[in-house]
Amino acid sequence: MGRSPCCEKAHTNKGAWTKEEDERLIAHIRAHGEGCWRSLPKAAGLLRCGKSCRLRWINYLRPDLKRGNFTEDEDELIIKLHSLLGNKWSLIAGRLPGRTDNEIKNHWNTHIKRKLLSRGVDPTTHRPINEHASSNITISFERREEKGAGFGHEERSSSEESSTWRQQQLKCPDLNLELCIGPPVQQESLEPVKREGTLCFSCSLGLQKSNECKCNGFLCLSTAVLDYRSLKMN
DNA sequence: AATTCGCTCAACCGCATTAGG
DNA sequence: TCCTAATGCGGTTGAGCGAAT
Repeated sequence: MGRSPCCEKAHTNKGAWTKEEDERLIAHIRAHGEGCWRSLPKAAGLLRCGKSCRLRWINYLRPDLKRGNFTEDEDELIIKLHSLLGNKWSLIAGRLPGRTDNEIKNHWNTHIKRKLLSRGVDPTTHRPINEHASSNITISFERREEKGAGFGHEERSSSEESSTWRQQQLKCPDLNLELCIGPPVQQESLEPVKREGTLCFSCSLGLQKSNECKCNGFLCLSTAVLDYRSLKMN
C-alpha cells in the first residue's frame, strides 16, 4: 500500500513561511534543540510538516548561516569540489561554512554553470566543451591493480559484462582517468602548519584513516588518493 | 503605465538511506 | 534479518522581483 504520507496534508500549511511561523520555529528549537522533526510541528504549534520545518531551519533560520553573495574564492572552491564530488551538494556544503546545500545548488545552477560555459568548460564533466563532443568518455575511479574488484565493478560478475568493459578499454587504450588527488601545491604544504579545529577532506567526509590522517589543513587529502570505494561504503 | 521576459531562490516532492524495534 | 518510520538528499517548481520593451 505504499508509505504513509509524512504528514496530514489536509491540515498543514504550504508555501512561504510567515514571520510568526518563523518565530515559533526558532523559539521551539532554541528551547528544545534540533531533531525529532516529525513531532516538532505539533509541539511548536505549527501547521507544517516536519520536513518543511527542517528545511526552513536548515536553509533559512539557522543562526550560523552566512547569506549574501558568494565570493570569488567560494565559487572556485565549489567548482573544484563539484569536479571531485559531482552533485553531492550536502558534501560540498560541508566544506563551505555558513552555506547550505540548497543555496549552493541554486548558485551552481544560476551562476556557476554559466561561468563555466563562458570559459568553454562543460559544467557536468569539467572538461573542455569541444573535447567531449567527439567521444563518450567513461571515467574509471578504480586503481589499476584492482581492476575487476574495485568500486563500480564489483557487480560485474557475468562474462558478458566483463567483455563489454574490455571493449571499452580497447576503444580508448590511452585513456587513463584514474582519479588521483594530491594535496594542494602551496607554500603551506612545504611547511605544514598545524591548524587546530580544521578537518581534512577525508575526515569531514567520514573517511578518516586514523593513523595516516594528520588533518593539517584545508582540503588536505591525507592519503593523497581519494578512494571512491570508501565513499560508497560510507 | 502596462506587459513581457528572465532571473533568483525558497519551498516542495519523491526517492534513498538510516535507525530502531 | 526484516520491516517500518524518520530523516536526508537532490531535482524541480513556481512566486516574486526587477529590467526591458
